[in-house]
Amino acid sequence: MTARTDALLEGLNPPQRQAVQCVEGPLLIVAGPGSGKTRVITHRIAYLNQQVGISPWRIAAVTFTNRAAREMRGRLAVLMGDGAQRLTAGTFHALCASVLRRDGEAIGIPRDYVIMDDDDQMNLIKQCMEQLQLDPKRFPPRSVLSAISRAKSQLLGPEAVAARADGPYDRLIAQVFAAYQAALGRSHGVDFDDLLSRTVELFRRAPEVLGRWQERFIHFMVDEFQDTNTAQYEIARLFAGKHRNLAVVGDPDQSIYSWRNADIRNILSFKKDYPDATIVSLSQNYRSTRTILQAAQHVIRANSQRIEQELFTENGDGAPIRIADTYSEEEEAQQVIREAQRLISEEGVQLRDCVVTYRVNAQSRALEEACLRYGVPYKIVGGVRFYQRREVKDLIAYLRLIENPFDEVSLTRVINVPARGIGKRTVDELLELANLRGIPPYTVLQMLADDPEYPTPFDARQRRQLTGFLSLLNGLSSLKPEMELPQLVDEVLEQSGLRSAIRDSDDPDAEDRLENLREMRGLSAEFAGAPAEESLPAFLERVALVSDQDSLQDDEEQYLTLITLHQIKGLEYPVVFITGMEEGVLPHMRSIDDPEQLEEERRIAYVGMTRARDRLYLFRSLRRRMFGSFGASRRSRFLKDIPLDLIEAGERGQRHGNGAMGSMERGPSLIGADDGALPQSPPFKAGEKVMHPVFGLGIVVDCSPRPGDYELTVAFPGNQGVKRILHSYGKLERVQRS
DNA sequence: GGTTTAGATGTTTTT
DNA sequence: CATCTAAACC
Repeated sequence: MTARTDALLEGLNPPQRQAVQCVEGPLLIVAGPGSGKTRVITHRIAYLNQQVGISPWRIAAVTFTNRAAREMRGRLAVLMGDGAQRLTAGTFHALCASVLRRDGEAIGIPRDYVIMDDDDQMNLIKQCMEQLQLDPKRFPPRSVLSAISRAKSQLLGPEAVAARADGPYDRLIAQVFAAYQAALGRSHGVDFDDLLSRTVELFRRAPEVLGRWQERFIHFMVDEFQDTNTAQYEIARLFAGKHRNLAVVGDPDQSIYSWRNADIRNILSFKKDYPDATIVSLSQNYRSTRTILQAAQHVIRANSQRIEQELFTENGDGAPIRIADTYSEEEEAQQVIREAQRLISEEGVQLRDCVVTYRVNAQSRALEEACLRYGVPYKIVGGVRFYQRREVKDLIAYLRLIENPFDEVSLTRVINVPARGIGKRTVDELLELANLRGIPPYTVLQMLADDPEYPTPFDARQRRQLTGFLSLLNGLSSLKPEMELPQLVDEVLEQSGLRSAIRDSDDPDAEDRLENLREMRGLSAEFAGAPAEESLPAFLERVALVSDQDSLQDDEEQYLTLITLHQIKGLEYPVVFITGMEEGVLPHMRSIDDPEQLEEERRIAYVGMTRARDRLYLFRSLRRRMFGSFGASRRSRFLKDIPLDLIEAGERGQRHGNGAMGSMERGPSLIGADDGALPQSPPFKAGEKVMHPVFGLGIVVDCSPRPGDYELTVAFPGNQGVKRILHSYGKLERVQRS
């Protein structure tokens, strides 16, 4: 064994070594959280390169997000230098996009195809349903879309859906499905599911293409295997069909994407399809304290559909888990921030070591406000994504039209943006005409312009506007070969009037929106150096597939990360705050009465808990602003599964408490807090002035007893109104009468 | 055809 | 409660 190899294997435990050194045949790695799975993958790639002499170019590593791929490349660069750049690393979607770009013509996918996002999908579905005269009230387009999407990820076409139809609803779905696929075809569009299913189709129908790709990748690896769907499983199987070196890594307990048709059974299928597979189980956790790991284990063990995997750690016990009840969402956010600040000032923690994670994006709002109030720098991961913003989508639509004028979705999106006198009626008539003649709307426009006698329902004014739009489009397209992408973007913004329309509008966000457009232009600058003709498709693909625009970089910057529990998968932080540990939030209301979905919610909680290295905080708010209703929420059932001895002493009593609430913070950091002792006599009288850390000065209106506590009704000035606050909450401070 | 307003409506997670 | 939609107005 060479010295380099020794270095590679050093510090790995026996199962990790086995996984790294297993260089032939199928391999299934069942890896618990924090078991060094990423390390095993990167070391395995380096090992294949250094020990077996396989070029990274002949290895594919499929990850779940582009961010994970980038991180993998970074780690590999440390292990093996620049060679790592040649590794094919990315998502299934990105890999398939490049396969289709290269070879898709074999099954009739045009070279200028554009990738449709979920918004585009929804628009097309609605349009199809309108044509089929289906009432969107009776058949919500969302559920129609999700049925179609499910069929696609199971590799079923419209015919297959029709054939298996069980009842009129299924037949209807099949009908919309067929119309939708036809519309996609007309638009030269490919949606996210198509990227996968059409790649399978390509491989099945064009054996010579399949053969080439099978030859190319000697090794094929899939991370987060528990979150693959049927189509992805099939793609992996096809890619690895020749060399049979398929390595998959997954943890059934961390499967949280079944709603995207991920299928945990793929792990079982793998064992069946590859009976000769080496199976390695990584069960030592290097990440978390023993306390955190045990708590997480207790939570996940309550799932019934599960293969028990005993995890262990040699790490120390660490700090107990802290569970905090707060009264409102604002209090919750405030306490998270204050505790983070306390850790920073007293425990030597850095801000970037902390993360706040939650079930739904909407929860980030209160946290964001608290950050602003306390001057804590923060970054929200995901949320309203950059590429989803209106002005950005408009610009992309123009660019897509330049690349592919047949794109109906983009055409209808921007034909009247900015307003240029082409109203809904005109657009409807245009679409109907196109439909009638069986030609794309763009071609109709073209004929309209070429032949003044072309019979249409349009009057002279409409005609003028339509042909005006057409010449704008054609003018921009003609610039494509002679310009670089950033210049082309400028031309689009100028000639279309997008920029001036925003500048001249009285929209208060106008400046933000212009900034977004500038950012897009900046992004396009990465693709400079070649005529737009060549760089535009790459740019559009990037924009469609890479969502983590604001990437989590390992820079020196100090900020607090706010992120959903779904997106935090695969990451780790010394300090983790999970907010919204309530029935209805986690587990989410929509999952609560379905046992299977409930198990997934539990896995989501498990994923969140196991992100923590040293400290784990679980927050719960009694009341939460959720679509109007303010009902008191109950503590998440998942909290009950954490053994008492792992929880900070102060919080234990509340576990099965009688509704009394206490404050998590009892230290000096809490303004006006006493030690939380329950009041024996009314603490305040009506008419007294009090100070609240958030709402400011207020007047007590009422003070009435509650079991073990007092509820205060306090009026605050301005539009803050009257609040009810529990006294044990300790936030109110008496103001001396002057 | 465009703009403003009131009203309804529908609420998870993302490549 | 915030965002989208439809209808009334310009």
